[in-house]
Amino acid sequence: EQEAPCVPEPCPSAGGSAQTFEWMRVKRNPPKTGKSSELGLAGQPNAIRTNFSTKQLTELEKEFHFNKYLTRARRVEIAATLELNETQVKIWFQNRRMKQKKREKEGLAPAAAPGAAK
Amino acid sequence: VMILRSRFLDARRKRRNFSKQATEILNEYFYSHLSNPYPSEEAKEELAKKCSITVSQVSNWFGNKRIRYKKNIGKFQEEANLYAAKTAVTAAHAVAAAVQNNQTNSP
DNA sequence: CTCCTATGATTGATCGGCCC
DNA sequence: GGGGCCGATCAATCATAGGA
Repeated sequence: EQEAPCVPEPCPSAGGSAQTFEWMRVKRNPPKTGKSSELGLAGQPNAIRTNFSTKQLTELEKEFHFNKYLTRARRVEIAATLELNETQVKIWFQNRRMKQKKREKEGLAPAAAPGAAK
Repeated sequence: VMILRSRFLDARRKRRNFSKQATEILNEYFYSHLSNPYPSEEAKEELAKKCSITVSQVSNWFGNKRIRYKKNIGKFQEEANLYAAKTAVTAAHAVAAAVQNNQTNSP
C-alpha cells in the first residue's frame, strides 16, 4: 500500500506545514446542462445544479419502478414530458441505479443493531 | 420558490455525529495520507469497522473532509499539524524498529 | 433560548474506464 | 468515434447537532 508517482509539484511553502497537493486543486467543469435559456452565443453554460420538481421526481421514480433501464425512445419521451434534457434523464437513471444498489447493499446486513430491542 | 423543499422528510433529519474516537481514527488516516486521501475500498471497510460506522459513512466523511479541507486549508492548519505530529511519533517508532532490523543484515 | 458554526447525508452532474 | 453504463467523486445544499 504505497503509491509513488504522487506529488508532481509539492509547491513552495518554507514554513513546514501542509503543502498543496494535486487533489486540492481539482476543479470540476461547470454543468453543461444549460437549458431554459440557451443564452445567445458564446455558449455560456448555465453552470448550475438543476432542481428537479417534485412532479418530475415522481414521474422519474414511477418510470424507474417500471424499468431500471431506459431505451432511447423512452428517454426522449420522458425528457419531453418532463421538460428535461435527455442527458438529465439519462443521468438521473444512472444515479438512481447506483442509489438502489447502495441501498440494497446496506439494508442487507445491518447485523449489529445495538439496542435493537428498545 | 414554493416549489419547495420536496426533500423534506429525508434521512438527514436524524443525523448523529460520530463518536469522538471514530472521528479521531478518520482524521488520523486523512492527515497521514494528506497527499492522497482516497482510501481504497478495503481501507474504507477497515476504517468502517474500527469506527463502527458503515462504509458509505466513511465515504461521506472523506468526501466532505476533502472538499471542506481544500475549501479552506488555513482553517484546518492546526488540526493538520496536530495529527501530523501524532503520526510522526508512530512513524518514528516504525523507523527505529526497521533500523534495528537492518543492522543485522545489509545487502 | 437565540444565533452561528460544524458536520453527516443527499444528489445533480463530472471524470476516467470499460464495453460494444 | 460515439454512446451508455459503472464506480468514485465533486460541489452545492439541506437539516440538524452542538457550542457561545
